Amino acid sequence: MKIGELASATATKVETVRYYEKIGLLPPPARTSANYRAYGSEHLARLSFIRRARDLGFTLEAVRELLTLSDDKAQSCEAVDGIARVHLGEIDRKIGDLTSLRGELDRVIGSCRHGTVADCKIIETLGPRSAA
Amino acid sequence: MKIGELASATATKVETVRYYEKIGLLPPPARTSANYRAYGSEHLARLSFIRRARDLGFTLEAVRELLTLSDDKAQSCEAVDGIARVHLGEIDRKIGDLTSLRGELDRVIGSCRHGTVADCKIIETLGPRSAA
DNA sequence: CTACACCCTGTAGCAACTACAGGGTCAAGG
DNA sequence: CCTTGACCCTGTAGTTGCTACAGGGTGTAG
Repeated sequence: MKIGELASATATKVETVRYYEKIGLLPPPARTSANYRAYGSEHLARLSFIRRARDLGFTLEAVRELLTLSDDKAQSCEAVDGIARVHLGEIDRKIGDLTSLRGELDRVIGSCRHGTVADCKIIETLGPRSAA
Repeated sequence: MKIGELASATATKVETVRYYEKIGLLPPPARTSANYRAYGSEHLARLSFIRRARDLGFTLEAVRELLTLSDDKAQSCEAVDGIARVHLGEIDRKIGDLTSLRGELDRVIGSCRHGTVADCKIIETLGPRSAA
């Protein structure tokens, strides 16, 4: 299959497929006589794996590790579990950060009395501490 | 005050201060005879504003708008309120995305039976749909 | 007078793509 | 036979918000 077909089969952009090849995530496929990339089902499987891991928020570095691990079928899957748990922790931290941010921002917005900028509480909040 | 003093007064790195100047967020200050940047209290106030807005998660583009708006004291603060509300919406969307992500990832991790990679449910989840 | 901390400019790097520019190839329609 | 259009190729530069050099100059304390 050609790059465009592989791309649409995995909901990926053509440029992204080439990018994954360039950074070594996707092995370089065979080429046709016209120098077009010719992919097989193993590429489709690997790219699908990458996309699903990315959709779950894994970084490309984590995806790289997961791919390496998944190639060694006899190995214990503790390492896999570990990567996923670390990632889960990061997500939890982000959710926490965003939630407290949300609270602050909500408070700031709630203080707006829709007057002029001169006495806008939002601007005031952002301004120097002495003015607070 | 010198750049290092301004930086430490606002918990900013020196390079970041110079970066803000380069992209036009912070006006270029006067220079000493040794070509050192010499900042005044107006710079301190402005950089503090920038940092606080950044801490609230506003993008530099949003900060730029807020700064412009805050310079026009007579204006209604509706625009300010609008920017903040849009930002709040984005945060809510991110929290939602991360939360559903978290659920999925949690489910995936929960399925791990700590065997070998060959029958690892995490890897299986990421693998081709036909294997699911 | 010589360390050392600070300052300067300018450029390159990070994640993870995305978007060109400037070409080549191929199948279908007139 | 020729052209149109969709696809493919490489390589480079842009995005966000910094951060980290490299390779210098300056100011002060001992």
